[in-house]
Amino acid sequence: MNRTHYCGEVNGKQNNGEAVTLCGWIQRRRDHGGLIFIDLRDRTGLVQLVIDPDIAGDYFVLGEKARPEYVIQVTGKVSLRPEGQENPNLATGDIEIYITEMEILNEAKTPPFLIEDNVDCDENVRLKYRYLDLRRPELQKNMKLRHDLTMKIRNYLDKSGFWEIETPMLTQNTPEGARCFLVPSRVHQGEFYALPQSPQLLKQMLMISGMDKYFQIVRCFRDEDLRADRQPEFTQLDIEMSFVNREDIMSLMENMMAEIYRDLMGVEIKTPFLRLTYADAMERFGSDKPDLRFGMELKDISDIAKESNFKVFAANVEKGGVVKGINVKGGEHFSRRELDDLTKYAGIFGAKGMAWMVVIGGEDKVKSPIAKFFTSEQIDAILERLSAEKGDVLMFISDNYETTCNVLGNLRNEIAKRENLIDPNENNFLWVVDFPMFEYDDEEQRYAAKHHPFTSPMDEDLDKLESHPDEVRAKAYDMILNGVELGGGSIRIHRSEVQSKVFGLLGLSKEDAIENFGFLLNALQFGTPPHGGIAFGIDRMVMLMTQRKSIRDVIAFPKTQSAACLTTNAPGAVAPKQLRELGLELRKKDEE
RNA sequence: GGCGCAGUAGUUCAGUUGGUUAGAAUGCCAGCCUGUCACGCUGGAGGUCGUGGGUUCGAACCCCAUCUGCGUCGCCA
Repeated sequence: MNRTHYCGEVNGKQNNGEAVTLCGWIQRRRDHGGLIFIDLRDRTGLVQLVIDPDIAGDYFVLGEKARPEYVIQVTGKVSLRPEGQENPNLATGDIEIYITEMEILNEAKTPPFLIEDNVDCDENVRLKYRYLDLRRPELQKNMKLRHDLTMKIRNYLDKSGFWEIETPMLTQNTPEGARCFLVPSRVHQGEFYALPQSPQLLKQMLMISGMDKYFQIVRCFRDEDLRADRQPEFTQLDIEMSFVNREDIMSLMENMMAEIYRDLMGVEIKTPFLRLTYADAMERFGSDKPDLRFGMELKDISDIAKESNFKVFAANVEKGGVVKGINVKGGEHFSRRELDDLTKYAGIFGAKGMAWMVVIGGEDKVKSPIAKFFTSEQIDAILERLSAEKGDVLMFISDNYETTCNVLGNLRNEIAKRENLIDPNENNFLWVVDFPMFEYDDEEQRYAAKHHPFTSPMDEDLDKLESHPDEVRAKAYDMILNGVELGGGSIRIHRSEVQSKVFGLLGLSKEDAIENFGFLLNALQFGTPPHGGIAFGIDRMVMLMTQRKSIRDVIAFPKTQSAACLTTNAPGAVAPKQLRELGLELRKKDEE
């Protein structure tokens, strides 16, 4: 092969008159009988080839044989196009290449869909033929950006003194957290490795080893249900540092993001990012990953509602619940049907109902099914609390604190989407900090770690660890971009006795703690430096940078919602011999 | 596990109240065509209506089950 140029890089200014050799795929062939045009494609773009029988000679018949997606190599002369024949839609549209030699390197079956951007094609088909889908310029561009991003990250962390260290994929299963993928051991029959959900404990042990600053761009696995932004295997930027506090890590990371966005997106990002406590984020935005590209903050009207004659509200506040509302500016255009629809939407997140008021001004002030339960003074107070003006619509949810915030947080996002309140080109970064250490798991009837059980409690809350675990805050932080959690981390527990205590609070008996995490508790006793870290979802990051709605668009070979790979047909059955070697036997379906 | 949407030609879709031989566009194949760039013109081939069952004289259409994909809640330390 003696390719001299890529298709998209041939250039009228530099290459005019030059003989070039190009390789690529045929995008399209336009056969005029006596003259054939071919658009040749490689990962850099398209260029037009001209096959003129007077110049191409015997190669003309190859042009007649050529079909879309055939792989060809051509040699020809770069020429400026005749006056008026330039194609402004093509980067190389000012030139074309007169073929003097041509070879069909490989023929191709007709592809099931057209290889070009914005093809409307069932995702089933696209995933089955993923290698063809990946030929589309858009997906190639996404892969390139992903490459640029990881190169940038490696470069930034290298110059900041980090070492990239690999941790094992075949590792120990631990309880807590997501479901693991298990790998049966042949040598140790009846025992299993687990694929890592994250290298958390291993990177902490690297700190004990004195590696000081570690990072890894690493595949992680979680056997949980999928979403548009969730895959069972995903790539994480994993970071851990010794002798640092929260602020050290956060500033290093926001500088990294600023550099990434400046160099890859041409966007200046202001640092430091806004820091919002978890409590404030929930109170004001109803979410621990608030989208701050628009307002519509949640307002508490429990005190007013409590005095009203609206029993649903008053009774709820009486038994410890709250009433909160949002103001949809100029929302009076919502029809009754749309309001019903939003009520239904609120129901998805557990709301038992949604009350609303349309602000109409005048004597009645508001139009609302619940207006009659409020005095004129109470209505005034509500309007003032929510800064309401004529034309606004107020929506209220009443439930326990968590549900109320969560429902309104989701409503807030949904309405912003419907009302077009979001500038898609804005990049709004922030940190959410001071997460609660624990959350109560109703199903398991015990506390569970909100972040993970290795997160350090805040020093000032240490004495509440046993008396009021629900009030203990953690040295944890999440980086949020446009309402999406990009990454999260924490300062870790570096003292064995604190770690034991936390395990105890999580309902782990001493024996269980030793059985599952004994290696960590042991290691913590051999001189563990204070340390902390963070992990970012690389896939999500690329998804946001490319403004895609699905993480699948930035992963070369993604899985479907049922965790299958349509390209390779994984997962698949295995031969009985393989099972025997592993000491495994499959239960028959009807024995379940 | 729950809720919702979709499945008809290679692809994207239409298909009326259940009624003749299931259509269109595009792609594909063949012929013609020397300035196209979504080339054009003429002709042609192409269907397990996701699958299984049921209702009916008759089902792409109605009913039940099931599979696949997508979105979402739960779940995701």
